[in-house]
Amino acid sequence: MRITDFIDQSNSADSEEQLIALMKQAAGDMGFDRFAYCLLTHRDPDDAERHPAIAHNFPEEWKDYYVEQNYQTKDPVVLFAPEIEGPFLWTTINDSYNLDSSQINLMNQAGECGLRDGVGVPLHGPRGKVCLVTFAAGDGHPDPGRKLARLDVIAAQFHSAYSKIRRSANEDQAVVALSARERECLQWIASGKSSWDIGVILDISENTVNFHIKNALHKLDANTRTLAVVKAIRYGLLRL
Amino acid sequence: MRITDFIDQSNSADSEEQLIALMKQAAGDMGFDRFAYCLLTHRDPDDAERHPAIAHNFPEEWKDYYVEQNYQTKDPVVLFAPEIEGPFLWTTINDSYNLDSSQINLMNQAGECGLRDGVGVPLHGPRGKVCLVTFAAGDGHPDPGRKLARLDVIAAQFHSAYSKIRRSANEDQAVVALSARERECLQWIASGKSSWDIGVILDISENTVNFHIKNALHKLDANTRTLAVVKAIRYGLLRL
DNA sequence: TGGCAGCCCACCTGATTTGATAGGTGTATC
DNA sequence: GATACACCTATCAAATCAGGTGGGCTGCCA
Repeated sequence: MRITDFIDQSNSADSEEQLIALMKQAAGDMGFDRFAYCLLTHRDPDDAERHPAIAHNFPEEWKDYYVEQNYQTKDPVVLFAPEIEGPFLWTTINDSYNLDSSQINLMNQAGECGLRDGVGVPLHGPRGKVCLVTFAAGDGHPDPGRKLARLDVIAAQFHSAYSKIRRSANEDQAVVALSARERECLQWIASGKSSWDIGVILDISENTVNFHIKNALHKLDANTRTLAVVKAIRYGLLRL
Repeated sequence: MRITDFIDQSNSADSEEQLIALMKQAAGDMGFDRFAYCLLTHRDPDDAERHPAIAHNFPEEWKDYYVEQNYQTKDPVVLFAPEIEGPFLWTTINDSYNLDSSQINLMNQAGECGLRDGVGVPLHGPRGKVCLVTFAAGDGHPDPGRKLARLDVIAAQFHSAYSKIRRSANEDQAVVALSARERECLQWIASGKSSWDIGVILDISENTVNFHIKNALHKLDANTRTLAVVKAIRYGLLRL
């Protein structure tokens, strides 16, 4: 299957099943019989436990074991993907980061389950959103490094096509609505300004600044200005 | 030029000039005679003024005027791209957001300079990094919306190939090096913990916690814990 | 017209942070 | 053996923040 065909066919696919079948074939043609597509960033941390992968054709027994062991919180591929731009080999992570024994154990277990040589492709979105496409070869792969650029294209295209299909069901709406003043105050706090400073900047009293900030803290369910700022950034309400 | 050819040739390109020429051709084949490639997030805010675009074939007079008017801080395409996932039509922004009169004026001026119908493709990276590829058609484009998916692939591939070429010259190194304790304390602060809390969590005295935090504030040139956290996130030293 | 929301201001108390200073350990590097 | 740095501890005063209360103003919508 040529890349152009994959692009065109995935763009015109109109069901998840169709798209996953296409992906399976495209990955297989590149020498990778396994792939998984995951969302790594979740509004609700519990989501990560419930849905480790959006779509995959990994061995079911590995997936079940993975969830049971809560491996999402330990898997080096998952942990380091958000820091990385562009496709990477699993072995690169092994070499570049200090893995602890349980992580090495995890990678070995994956290898035994038919996930030997692998490639990860992180896909970054706005507001820190990160998805990960993982390709793996059960019996090992002769030269996965040579395929990185193509896997990158395939992963990005899959992600894009999948998002298009899921767009309707997928609401990216902010959970919280801040008023203009609240947002403004938080933005200045994020720049290191004190309430008094902000009062001068916005030409309102320090008391009023505190009032707005307190309301923002409530809305964001934060006990600290810092946490409020972090949450607001996470929700896309503030510029980083 | 077929997409597959663009992918293969851009992957094997080994100079910026070569890559830009390829891009020019690929964009032209899609009916867009202009393109620009910009980095929207800068460590140093002054960088944005000095280098509005990394590579482009926009009219020089428009570029000069753009810089002179400091349009980077006003251009709706630039302002909204970081919030958006996937390619978008300029006109979509016009419809979806409330543009003020100066922004509408900007878009009209661009149109007069031979940048009528346009498409923006935001490319998100780790730590909030955002690049933007813009395609524009001087004499208008019959149906830019039908090209979005292909422009997405081309932009992503260009970005990837360009990054590969620039990798050596391009240092993504952290400006600041935090010690393990400092990073740890900041991460807990970002979770809304107080110094006392952190002391309990890390099993060290509250005084020590304050000591580490103060050092972190100095290193990050921050007068506030909040600003320190924001900067650390911006530098990729903390998880959002 | 009343309810609701955003915005503005004030007062209060206790908790927390900032910023300085001053001492100790261990480890790695030259 | 000196130097540097991470790491730990401590004290202190001034500034700031968190959390609560109260009130008044506007504009919107049912």
